[in-house]
Amino acid sequence: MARPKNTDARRDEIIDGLMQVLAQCGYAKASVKRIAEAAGLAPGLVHYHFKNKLQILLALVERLAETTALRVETRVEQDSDPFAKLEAFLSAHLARGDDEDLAAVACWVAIGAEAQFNPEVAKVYRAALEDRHAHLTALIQDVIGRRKVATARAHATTLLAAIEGHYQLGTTTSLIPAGQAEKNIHALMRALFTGGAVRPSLQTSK
Amino acid sequence: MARPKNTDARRDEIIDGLMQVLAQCGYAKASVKRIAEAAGLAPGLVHYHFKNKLQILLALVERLAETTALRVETRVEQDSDPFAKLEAFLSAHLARGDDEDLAAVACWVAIGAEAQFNPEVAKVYRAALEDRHAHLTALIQDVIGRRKVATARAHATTLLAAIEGHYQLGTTTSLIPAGQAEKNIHALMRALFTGGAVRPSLQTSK
Amino acid sequence: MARPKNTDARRDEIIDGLMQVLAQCGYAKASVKRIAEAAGLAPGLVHYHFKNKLQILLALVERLAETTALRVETRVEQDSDPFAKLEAFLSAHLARGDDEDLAAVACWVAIGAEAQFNPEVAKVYRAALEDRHAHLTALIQDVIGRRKVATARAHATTLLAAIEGHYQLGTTTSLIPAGQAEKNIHALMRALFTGGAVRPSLQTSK
Amino acid sequence: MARPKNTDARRDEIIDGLMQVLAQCGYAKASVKRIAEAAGLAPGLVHYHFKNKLQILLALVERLAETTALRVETRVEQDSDPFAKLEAFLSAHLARGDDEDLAAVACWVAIGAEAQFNPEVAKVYRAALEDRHAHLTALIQDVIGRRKVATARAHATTLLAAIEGHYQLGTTTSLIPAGQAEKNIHALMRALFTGGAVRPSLQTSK
DNA sequence: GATGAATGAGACTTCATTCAT
DNA sequence: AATGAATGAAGTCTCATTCAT
Repeated sequence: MARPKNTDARRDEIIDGLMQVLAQCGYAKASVKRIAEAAGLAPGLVHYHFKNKLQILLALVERLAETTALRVETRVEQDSDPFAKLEAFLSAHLARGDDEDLAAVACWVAIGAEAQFNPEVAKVYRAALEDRHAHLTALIQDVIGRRKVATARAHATTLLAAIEGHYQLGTTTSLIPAGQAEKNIHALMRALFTGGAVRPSLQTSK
Repeated sequence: MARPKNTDARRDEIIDGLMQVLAQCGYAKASVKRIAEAAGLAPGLVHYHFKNKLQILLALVERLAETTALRVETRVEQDSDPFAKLEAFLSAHLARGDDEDLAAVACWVAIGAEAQFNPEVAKVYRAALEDRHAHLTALIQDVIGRRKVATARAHATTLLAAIEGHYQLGTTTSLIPAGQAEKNIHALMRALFTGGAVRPSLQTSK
Repeated sequence: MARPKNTDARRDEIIDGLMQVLAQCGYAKASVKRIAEAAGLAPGLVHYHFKNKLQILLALVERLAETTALRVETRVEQDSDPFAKLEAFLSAHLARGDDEDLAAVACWVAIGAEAQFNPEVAKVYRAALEDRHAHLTALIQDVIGRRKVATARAHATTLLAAIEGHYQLGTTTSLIPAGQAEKNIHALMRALFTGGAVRPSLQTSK
Repeated sequence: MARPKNTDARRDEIIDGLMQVLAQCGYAKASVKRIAEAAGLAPGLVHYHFKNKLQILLALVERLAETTALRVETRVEQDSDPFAKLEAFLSAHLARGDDEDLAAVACWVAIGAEAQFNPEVAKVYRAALEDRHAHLTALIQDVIGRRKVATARAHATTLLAAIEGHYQLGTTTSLIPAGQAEKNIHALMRALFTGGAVRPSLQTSK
């Protein structure tokens, strides 16, 4: 009798649409019209499922955060050695498989940019990063000792910053050829936690 | 009788205006009217001195790049020890003195965001980063040896990424209290180049 | 097997919904969605029972007119003295009992506003007022004499205008504290029909 | 050299435009496009001179209030007798000369409607009415005695309400033929202040 | 050089109405 | 009868850019 609800599916489609457009054009150019087009929907429908454009972005942030957290969790669980867990955490953030991963990174950078000036985006972006930071801190503590909270947090910050920095440079410059980000971060990690002088894998491209 | 030309001064004022607005609102909200207001000029005048809005941004990128390069150069020259020079380079990028420095960082992050999707901005942004990268690579080579080109470049990339990442996290999260960025980067540097296990200065804030 | 018809009940619910929304937001903001919400129904159902939004408003006007007419009739009948009947008529329009009365007045004012520019609303609004005017004229004639038709109509107009004016000022200004409207109109009536100088009940609030 | 300002003139034109459209279509249908058309301007220009549509309405309210206050003042001053002053006040509100007067009344009614649900409009509308009320109260006190503050205020309210009611009925019904409003209100006034039974001028129309 | 008005495109959003289920 | 999704038009507002003065 009654028409079955399809809101969740539509919302997902719209978020997908934003993800595509965001990765390609950035938030400023991500007009509702374009998002609807990318999702294959009528423009008016977008506002039936989302109160406004911002809500789509917030939903996307949460989706990305969850997806990443899930991926990280899956990989980290597969190792039992604390150091290996740490490596798994970092790899989960940097190993880029397919185009969707690339789009996700581009989106994440764009979201970080939007967070700089939009308080609501900032809120969820910060929350996601702080979760990540807390997780990373815990993993580091497992390596360097539970007592070293402050050190662990400082290292976590450094690593997160390095990751975000590689995202940024990776999407906008040619300083980071494919695969180099992961190598750099792992080298950085080894330097921080094994105390040995580091010799990162060679970087050949410009 | 011709009035004295003041084009350069006006251009500078306009660039200043953009810098203020950009640091506060981001590029999307940096309307010409707002820029003119911040510069204390009439809106129409902006397009007399710049072909379009984008040109102001490009000019700002160059100014920021030059200012930074100059500051770096000044500080690096004051040391003669290669390691100290390296430290000076990094400090020059992270030590935040006054509000203007903070605004400059906010602008730089905003510019990086814009570079993600605007090819012309990307071009100058990349050029600035590649200059910086080349400079940093050279300084690293002075520390680890001229032959180790690839290693030096990889380390340079890692450090630059960590710097940009600290900018990003610093402007959008509370993960990096004042002064922590510099400490983290120096600790990172020492880990990379002295081979000792690193104990960064304690980070107390959330 | 046919389901039992409940069209009339549904229509009433929808009219109730409009009444609530109209009293609170006015007709311009009374979207079908909001009306349906207030009525606890699905938006699509509204157009099943009403051809369009306007028809709901027209139905509401008639309901309010009928309700008022009924209330007036009931009260007027309870008195036998012509002057008392007149008083009853006026009281029936001004004595505000509960919240529903207040909402009804707010609606009536909003309807008057809509009638100014919407011919169909104007038609039913006018019809309601002319009925009221005719009734009032008759009651006045019972007081001042059957022959004085023109005088009676002029007084009726004056009284109706004063009533509508008190509605208007009451809903939008603080010039009319609770209870004052009735006192004013009764004083006005006495002045018109008893020829004595009038001393209305004191008005204390601003 | 510099372009001369014409903001005041343009603002007036836009307010004129709104006045025309408001009198004809009401506020809900008074789109910016229509207002601009009525004013003979490009739509975009409206927002150059007014922050938003509401500000035009607020400006119109103030203009109408000022115009009326001025007209009233002018007429009231011409008489020295307190009773005559009172008559002048009322006539100034009801005597409708030309089309512009009619438009002004239609606008005023529309504004009253808008004031019912828009707090900002309500504010200026109330202020205008309270000024009018204060003025009228003072004039009444000159007739019935300075001491009778409360009585004077109650009468003032009654008269203002009757005036607004005549506006309302006049714009939406055919109960008030031309000239009748003034007659009714004057009859009402005489009834209130001279104590004599009132025989208003005959009302012939339906 | 400088001012401020003017233009028109395009953004976000709301909404009455229709329709598939 | 009833539900809720879908559509497309229309509205308000912002803005880069142009232009008369």
